[in-house]
Amino acid sequence: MAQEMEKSYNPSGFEDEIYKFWLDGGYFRAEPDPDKKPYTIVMPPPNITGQLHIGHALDETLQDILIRYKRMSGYCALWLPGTDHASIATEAKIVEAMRKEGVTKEDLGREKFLERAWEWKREYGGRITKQLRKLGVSCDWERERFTMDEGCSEAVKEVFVKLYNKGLIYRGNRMVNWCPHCRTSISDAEVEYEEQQGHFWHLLYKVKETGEYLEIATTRPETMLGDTAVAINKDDERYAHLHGCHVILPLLNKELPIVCDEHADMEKGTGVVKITPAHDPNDFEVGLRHSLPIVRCFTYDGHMTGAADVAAYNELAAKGNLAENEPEVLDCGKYAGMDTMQAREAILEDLKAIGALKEVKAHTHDVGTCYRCHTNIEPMVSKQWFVKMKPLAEPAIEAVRQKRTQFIPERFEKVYFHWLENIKDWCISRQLWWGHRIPVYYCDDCGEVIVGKTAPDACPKCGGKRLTPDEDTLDTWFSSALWPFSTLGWPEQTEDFKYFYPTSTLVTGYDIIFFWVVRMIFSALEQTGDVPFDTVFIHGIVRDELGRKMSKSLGNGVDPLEVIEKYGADALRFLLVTGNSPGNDIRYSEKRIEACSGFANKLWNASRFVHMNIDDHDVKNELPQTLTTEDKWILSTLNTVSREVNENLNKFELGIAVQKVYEFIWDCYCDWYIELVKARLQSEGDDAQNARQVLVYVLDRILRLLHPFMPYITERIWQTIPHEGETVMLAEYPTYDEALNFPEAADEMRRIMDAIRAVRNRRSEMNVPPSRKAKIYIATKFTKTFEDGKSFMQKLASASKIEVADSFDIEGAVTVVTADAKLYIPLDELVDKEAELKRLTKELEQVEKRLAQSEGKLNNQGFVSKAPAAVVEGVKAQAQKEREKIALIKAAIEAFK
RNA sequence: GGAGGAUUAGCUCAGCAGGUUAGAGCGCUUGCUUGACAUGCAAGAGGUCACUGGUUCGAGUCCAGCAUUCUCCACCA
Repeated sequence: MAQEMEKSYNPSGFEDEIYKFWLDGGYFRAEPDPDKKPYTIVMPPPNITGQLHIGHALDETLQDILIRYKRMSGYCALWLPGTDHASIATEAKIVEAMRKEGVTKEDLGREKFLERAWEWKREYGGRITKQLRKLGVSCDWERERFTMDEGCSEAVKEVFVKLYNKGLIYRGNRMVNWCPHCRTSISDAEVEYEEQQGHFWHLLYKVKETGEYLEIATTRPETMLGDTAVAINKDDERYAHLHGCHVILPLLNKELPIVCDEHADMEKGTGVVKITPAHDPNDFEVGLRHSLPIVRCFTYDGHMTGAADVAAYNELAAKGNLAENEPEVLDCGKYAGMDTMQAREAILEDLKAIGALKEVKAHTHDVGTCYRCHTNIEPMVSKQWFVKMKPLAEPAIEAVRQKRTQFIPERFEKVYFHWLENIKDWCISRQLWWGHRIPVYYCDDCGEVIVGKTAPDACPKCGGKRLTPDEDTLDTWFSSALWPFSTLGWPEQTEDFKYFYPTSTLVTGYDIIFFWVVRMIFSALEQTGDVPFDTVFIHGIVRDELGRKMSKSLGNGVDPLEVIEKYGADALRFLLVTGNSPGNDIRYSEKRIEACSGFANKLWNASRFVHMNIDDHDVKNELPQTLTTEDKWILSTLNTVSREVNENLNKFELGIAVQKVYEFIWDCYCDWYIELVKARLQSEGDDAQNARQVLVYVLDRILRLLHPFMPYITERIWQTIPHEGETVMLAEYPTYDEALNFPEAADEMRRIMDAIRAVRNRRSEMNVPPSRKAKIYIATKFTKTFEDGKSFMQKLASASKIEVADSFDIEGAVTVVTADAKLYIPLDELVDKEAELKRLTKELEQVEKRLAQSEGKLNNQGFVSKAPAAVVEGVKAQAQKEREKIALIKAAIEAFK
């Protein structure tokens, strides 16, 4: 790797090279090491169809910071990467691509389709992981997994069979969310609600027994063909006389019972509800309670059923294959074959013609849509596989209550509990081809259901050889739910599994708590008897400059690869972690990324300065025997920062940690320390050499502290300075060291820095250019400190000459007062006596005001007796300083008069 | 209907085991070709920490309420 540093910071010129250096060195590799503690993160697997977007960048950056930090802190740190087959999303993409070629799934057949899908996976599956590398992610690529690889598939089958044998997986006709576009069922979590403009259509159903008309409001009139009852509330006096009566369903002229059910809300609408058990979740429940027929009038691709559908049903019935709750199928006659929207229009027209449509009212409501294609969900009764959730949810709730897994920030626990406490059974079968096939076979002869990891040779019940495998695949989240342990070799008790499991931290966005986090926790508890991770670290989403979600339709997405190209991965990473607190969203802005890049540039140039001073000398990366005050100050400050950064990182306060590193580098190291030692560096002998060593030593620690956040630039610079070891990645992360704590020296330095700042301030107010040097007289009780600091005052406070004494008797000079000294700057021709007096008086007032505050506290009996001693002492010392300063200012005012 | 977040400088956001004078970046003003960096240096202006109460010796920080706003969940015949 290059040992020189180019004049300007150009990240695109070295980031790829450094990534290759890390890979070649095998530094990302984690092997179980009994002498170390494990720290494990499993990467949330991105979809194989996906392209890297800014959300991934945030997620991966946070993980990489944690894993690099832990690795440098002596842990055996494993970050396990992988990708997700994303059944529904991938299948949709492939079908779409095929559609452009004029080919359908059915044309191709299952086997050929899957071949094509695997091809797709080979082509695109690597794309996203290549893109991830650009970010500098230090995951163990040798352990890369895929949710449909052999091991993960084995785990899926294992879990399915175990849950089935335990009675926690069952098959049945239930109400599910059906996506007519994807032509598959989806789980409750996959339904997204969108506000849509709709109508209430008020229909009139005639009561057979009394001849009166019941007014019934509906938002989906096309479902009326599937009505099998009308419900009223038993306490509703308006309809008490109708108990046991019937209505005549318009258009079909079918007689339907009037039932009493709590679902009918007297407060809502007319209090009468039409019941369509096949196409509404609530109505389905009502149907079950009253043993109503279930009549299906929609096909699974969103059209009205017809004669052919009825024939198919009859065929099934003839075979005796009708299951519990199997919906009857209606021949919708003139409406058959229409899509539901066409049918709605036609039915409304016909209802209107017979006077059964009373009125129409506009109505906005939230409608469930498919989270993938945003087609309106059609609730349908359908035969699917389900996971019984109650028995799995309870231990998952308990584990988090006991803090066996902790949420950061904690508030997301509530979301978690609320979801699990109200959970319904999980529909896991999908009418898709790309995915884990459900490990179930049906005997063609006796109908026996055979569940097993491998295909049986014959039916264990009747010995029949004709067996049909289940056509369906599993919800993609079924396999990702096992990710923390399936990737470590489970169900085998591998070395990896024993060492790295349970994992340590799961990093993810709040948007997939339901999809993923919840399911991992209950699956892990059930399968491994342990929680899958100690901590769930939740982050927000990245929004655009205006605070909007980034989306394709808005075209406001930021391509992380373009940002990396332009500013470097380090700048992007820095942007994503700075000023970010757990669980909160962040905004991307061009201005901010420029500032981040500017910081990298600053570090680059400071390092170049160090090089200018060490390259012709033999400089060791260790502290010299003799340390000056400024050395002790920077070391002491570094020491404090190191301690705090560790504390913050351990509390997942990454934004605060990086802010402290930033401030130390820019404000302490660059703006002060480098300036302070410039003079020494110009001198000859030990003094200069010592300065070089401290300069290098501190830079080395800076690079280590910053490395998890900005891995590339820190490695690039670290390689050019004297160091031990192969890579900064494996250098020890700085921690607090009592031997480097120099409180007295730090105080001395602060006194001088205060004085320098005060002089600069005064000069600036008076518009004196730095080139105009002036003599400074320093009256102080810290004479030694200021004697020692003379050279700093000269250089940084534009002093031509300095004199230090207990006091001076000077008239007509500009006066500057700090807590520790009074400084006179004789700038005779610039001194405006009036202005000086005014300024001093103003300052006096300010300090007196503050003293009054301090004294107020000290005179407050409650404060003195109840506040901690240290706080009281602090205020006392403060008050004393203020008194001294007041005395100094008063003296200065006197001198002017 | 339920839950949660946000509300701090012109803008974007940090801060909060409650404790000297509330911070940063950007923007703004003034002065600097300071031997690493003009992607810079120095100095400065700018804030009753949404509002009302409460707890406390002491409250951006804790509690209650209220307003505005965003998000999630549920429901909607």
